[in-house]
Order: sequence, then C-alpha cells, then structure tokens
Amino acid sequence: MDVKTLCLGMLINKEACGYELKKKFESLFKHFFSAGYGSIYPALADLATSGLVECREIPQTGRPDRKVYKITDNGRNAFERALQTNEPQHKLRSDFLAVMYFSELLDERRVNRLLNDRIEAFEDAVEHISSIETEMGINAPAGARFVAGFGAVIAKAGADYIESNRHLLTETAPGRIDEPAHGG
Amino acid sequence: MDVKTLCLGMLINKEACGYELKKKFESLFKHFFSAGYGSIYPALADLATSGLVECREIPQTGRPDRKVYKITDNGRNAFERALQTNEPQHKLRSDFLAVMYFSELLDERRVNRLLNDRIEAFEDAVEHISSIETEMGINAPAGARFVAGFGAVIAKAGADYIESNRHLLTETAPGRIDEPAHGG
DNA sequence: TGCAGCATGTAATTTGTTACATGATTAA
DNA sequence: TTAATCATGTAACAAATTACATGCTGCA
Repeated sequence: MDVKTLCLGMLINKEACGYELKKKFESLFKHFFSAGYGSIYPALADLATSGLVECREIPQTGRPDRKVYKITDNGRNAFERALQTNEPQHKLRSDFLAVMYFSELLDERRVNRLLNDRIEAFEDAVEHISSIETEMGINAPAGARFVAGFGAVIAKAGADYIESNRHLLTETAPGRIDEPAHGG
Repeated sequence: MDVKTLCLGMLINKEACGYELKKKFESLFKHFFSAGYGSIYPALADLATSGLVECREIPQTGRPDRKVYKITDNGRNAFERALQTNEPQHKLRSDFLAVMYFSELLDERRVNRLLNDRIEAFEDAVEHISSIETEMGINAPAGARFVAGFGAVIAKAGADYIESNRHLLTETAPGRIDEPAHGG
C-alpha cells in the first residue's frame, strides 16, 4: 500500500488537507506506516488529477491557501479495489536487530545503551498508543482499536524480550551505564 | 543500514559469494531484513571498487564463475564505524494493519481470510526461526541467538493478538471460512 | 528572541524492486 | 519433463526521503 492509496483511504470518512493527513498518519499509523510531506503532497495532487479526489481551496491569510481534499465516487471504488489485495505485506526492517547480530564487535557500554534506547522507544510507543486509544474512546471503529491494540502488544513484547534476554549480549549486569563503575 | 553495509558485515567471519549471502539473508535475517540479487550483486561490486572487499574468481563449469568476496582491513574498519549509529531504526511497515484499519469496508469472509493468512504467516515465521535456531546450535554467537529469539517472540505475540482480538472485527465466529455454512 | 505550529510545494537523490538475460546439473 | 539449485549480472522502474524554498502567528 503506497502513500497515495493510504491518503485516499484517510479521506473516506472525512475531507482533509495534506497537513492534517500528515498529523493523522503520525497519530494513528505511527507504529506501522510513515509518510512525509514530500510524499503526501504529490500523492494528493496525483489523486486529484486522476479524479479520485476533489480539491477545494480555502483562502488563508499569511499562509498558503488550505487545499481541502474530498473523495469522489471513483475514489471510493478505487480504494475498495485496493483493499482486495491478498496477503497484504507486513514487514519489519530493523537496523537495531542487525546491529545486535554483530554485538560482539561492540563494547558492552554501547550495547547496553542501544538496548536501553530501544526499550525506551518501545515504551514510548506503548504510551503513545494508549494516549490515542484514550482520544479515540470506546466507540471508535473496530479497525482503529484493533490496529492500536496490535501496536501496543508488539511494542510491549519487544520491550519485555529485551529485558529478559539482554544478559545474552552482556556479561556484566546492566545497571547505571552512564556512571563510572564503583569497582574500578 | 543498507544492503551494502549488511553484505560487508556478513563477510566479517567468512568469505562468500553473492548467491551465498542471499541464502544467509533468507535464513538468518528473514524476519527483519530482505535483499534480492538486484541489490546484492551491485552492492558487492561497489564494495570491491571501494576496496572494502577483495574478489577472487573461481572458475565453474556450466555456470558463471563464482566470485568469492573477502573483507579487507579497510572493510572491517568501515563496518565497525557503520555499527556506531545511535538509535538504529526499527520500523514496521504493514499493509495488513492498514487494511484491517478499514475492515468495515470489507466483507466478513474476506476479513477472516486475511486474519487466518496472517496468523499462518506468523506461525510459519516461528517455525522457520526455530529451525534456524536448531541449525545454529547452542554455541552460536550471542547476537544470532538474540535476534532469532526476538523474531520468534514477536511473531508469536502477533499471532496470539490476532487470535484474541479477531472478535473485534467480525460479528460471527471465525470457523471454517472456506466451506459453506451448514446453517444457511 | 526564538521556536513551534500552520500550510504549501519542488527537485535531487537514494534505495530497492522487478523484469530481463543466460544456462548447466540434478533429483522427483 | 519439470522444477529446483547453482551462479552471475544489467536496466528500467517505482517509491520514498531529504533538502530546499517561503512566510505569518502566537506563545514563552
């Protein structure tokens, strides 16, 4: 699923401008999708050219006109066709794991720092997701709750795994890695 | 971490040809990294041009000469520098979750099929990883065991989550989706 | 005084995928 | 006879990232 298709989908329930779509990506989809303005704006322009969305310009003062995009019937059909893919992909790309694979080439303090940072990132993700779940409320669409829950569970599992298995990568206890060891 | 850097890393302990590196990616890194010949061969050629690896051609009969690449001291240094990245990224890209977000636009049988397929993919991943863990043996490098374990845990967590939360997306019980319902 | 938020875009670059091109050997 | 394994590569294409370009408002 490319940025163009996902933008189209985001417009199913509510019209929006590119800036708003970016915010929405960052809140709802942060843990499994990302897109910058450099891909969103061209995507919306393309969708408009193909007639899958319509654009209305709202004059602003002191900043560029706000371009509000609304999905068309053609757009709705195109999006539903796009959802028909079988075995939609689900891929992890992790430089973190790649680095850990070679952890024997790193010094222990560095390994510990990377592990701590990754745990923190996972914990931040859990928190971020729980805050958007709160915002959504209990009456949010099932799909939204399902994907949020998935993200939370996976992030939690990742953090737990690192805590339970970091001993595989370091000989000494983790402890306060930024302070000098009191033993020497 | 790009394909070039990871190829370099794979050559740290053992020289290999492009074909072998691809196999290695597919077994050890399958769950967090992928690369096709279309990126591996050019990557190795680049590394050789930069002097980070050396190439030795072994004549073959009935097939192209085997090009065996060996890392140089420059290569080793370059790779260790590459490992110094702080907060190496760890990103999920999931069309599966994107589709599920919009599950209300799909019919229930399709949703069930997608969920089943994803569970199966996760279970396959768990099995694949457990088979490479067996191959590696207990004396494998810590990093290798750590990343394999991570993959297994995350795949397991994904499958479990779907099983426990699929009811959010479908009103009726999952059951045998490929057979006609006996109730009509 | 400076930064975050709002609001749009283009162009260069990077990176990787897919299709194409070749072809012997071996096991089912 | 059909598919998988071994073994290399190029070229076209797709997609997204990053840097560049602009500029007001409001808060601390």
